[in-house]
Amino acid sequence: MFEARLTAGSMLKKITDAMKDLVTEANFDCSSTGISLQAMDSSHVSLVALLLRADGFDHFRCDRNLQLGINLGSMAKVLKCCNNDDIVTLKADDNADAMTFMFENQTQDRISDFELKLMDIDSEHLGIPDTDYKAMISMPAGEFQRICRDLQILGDTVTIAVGKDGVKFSVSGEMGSGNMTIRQNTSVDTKEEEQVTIEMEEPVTLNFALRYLNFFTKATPLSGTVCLQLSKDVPLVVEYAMPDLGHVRYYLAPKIEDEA
Amino acid sequence: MFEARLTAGSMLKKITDAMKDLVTEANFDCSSTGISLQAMDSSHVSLVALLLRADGFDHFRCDRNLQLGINLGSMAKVLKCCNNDDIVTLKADDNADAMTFMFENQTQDRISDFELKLMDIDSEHLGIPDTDYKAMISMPAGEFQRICRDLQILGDTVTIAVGKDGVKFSVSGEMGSGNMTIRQNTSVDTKEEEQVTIEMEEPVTLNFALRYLNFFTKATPLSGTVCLQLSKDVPLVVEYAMPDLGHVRYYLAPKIEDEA
DNA sequence: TGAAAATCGT
DNA sequence: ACGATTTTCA
Repeated sequence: MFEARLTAGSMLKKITDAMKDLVTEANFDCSSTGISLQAMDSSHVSLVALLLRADGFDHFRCDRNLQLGINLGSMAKVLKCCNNDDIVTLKADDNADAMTFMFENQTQDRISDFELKLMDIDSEHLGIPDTDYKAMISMPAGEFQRICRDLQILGDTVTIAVGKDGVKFSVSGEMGSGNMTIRQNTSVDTKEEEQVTIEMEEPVTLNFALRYLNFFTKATPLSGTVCLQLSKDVPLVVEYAMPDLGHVRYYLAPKIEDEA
Repeated sequence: MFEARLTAGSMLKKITDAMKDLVTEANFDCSSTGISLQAMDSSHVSLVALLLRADGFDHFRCDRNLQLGINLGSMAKVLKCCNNDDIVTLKADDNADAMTFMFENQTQDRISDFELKLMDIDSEHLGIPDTDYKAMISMPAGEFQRICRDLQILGDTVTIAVGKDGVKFSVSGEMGSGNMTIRQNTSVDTKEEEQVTIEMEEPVTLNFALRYLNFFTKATPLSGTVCLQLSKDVPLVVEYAMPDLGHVRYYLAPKIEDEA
């Protein structure tokens, strides 16, 4: 059987909200080492990968590997019934046809449990090649969200250019054009949550569809910091790390067109 | 060339928001003394006049007079990308086909710039006659906004009656009728932002379309105080002063009908 | 007074 | 699903 207990129940809500707009249903792959999920969005353009490590849970048991196919929209709805400070326990019997969500409040004088029917979902477990990215940017997740939202005003495609003087996000459209540049700022008086770090082996300039980036930034509540990794001609990686628990990663291939 | 730097970038947002619902596009007339704008609303009923004095900016340079035609909706969208504590710089080359908006945060590790295409707009620079108004009312801007919003529930036309015992805003419609009266209150214990001042040469009673007054009150965030000036048979003036910077003024002709 | 949350409307 | 608005809380 599978049983996983997470004191920070609100994390599970945020994780589900971070994926449900991109992917309607997906397999939660449970093993003794934890839970992982990989799925392409419905238009097969981007990919989301979730990892929750067993030791990140307050209790974790998984006797044999299980593939739990879940409708993420339904899961998000069920998790709406979970208070933010509730303790969540996920359960599934081997060969079960449902996953159980149990919510307990801190004092454990209120317990709810919900069952979601499992579904058979074609798993398209794509091997994601380990890439040596030429540029890695770490920045406040909220700032990245704001950039992607704001630039969408002017156009559909953003050009991300990493150079030695910073990262430039550019867009152009009928109304006009826009550029937002951020620089590394790791001076002593920079608050940790405002830090920008840029590691660059060589300059990289790529185009991406803002529509998908704006799906990715639904994960902003998961983490104060987002990490972008880029290399020429390979998908961008957008990672939201959850300290001591795992991460949500998104992959998006660059647009080929040089001009928008 | 033209270049104007304003530390209080949020003011520019508020100014644009104060006009964009009334006027879709307008010419910013830039000269060495500052920026001015005059435009009638799309139905040619009311008029808005903006004045920003050169010395209200932190830096102002305008080598030759420029008329920059801008779509105010686009401008408002671009200014959404400006954080409230950002520093804004406006720029245009002589004969430019675009105006540049540059936003810097306080620490200047984040810089954005946006270009908006300029447009040719018929300028209908109306001479506004200097009128000796018979009544002038200064009151909290928020209170005026509330009056105009609330009275609209009951009808379309407000009667503003300035008499020696105060100002009465009246409306009547199918549902019923309403009156709101404010009196001068300049006693010692009145906070400045709640002060009401009424200067009256002779009593004035005029009718106005609430629809337009409610457009005007979009300027409420610009100033704590609004100033109304009225005389028989001439347009009402609604002025929001921005200390040390300039003002936004609205003009609205009275309705002729005596009864709504 | 401002910011956050919830709700509404497109 | 998103933005805008409104309402509420701090």
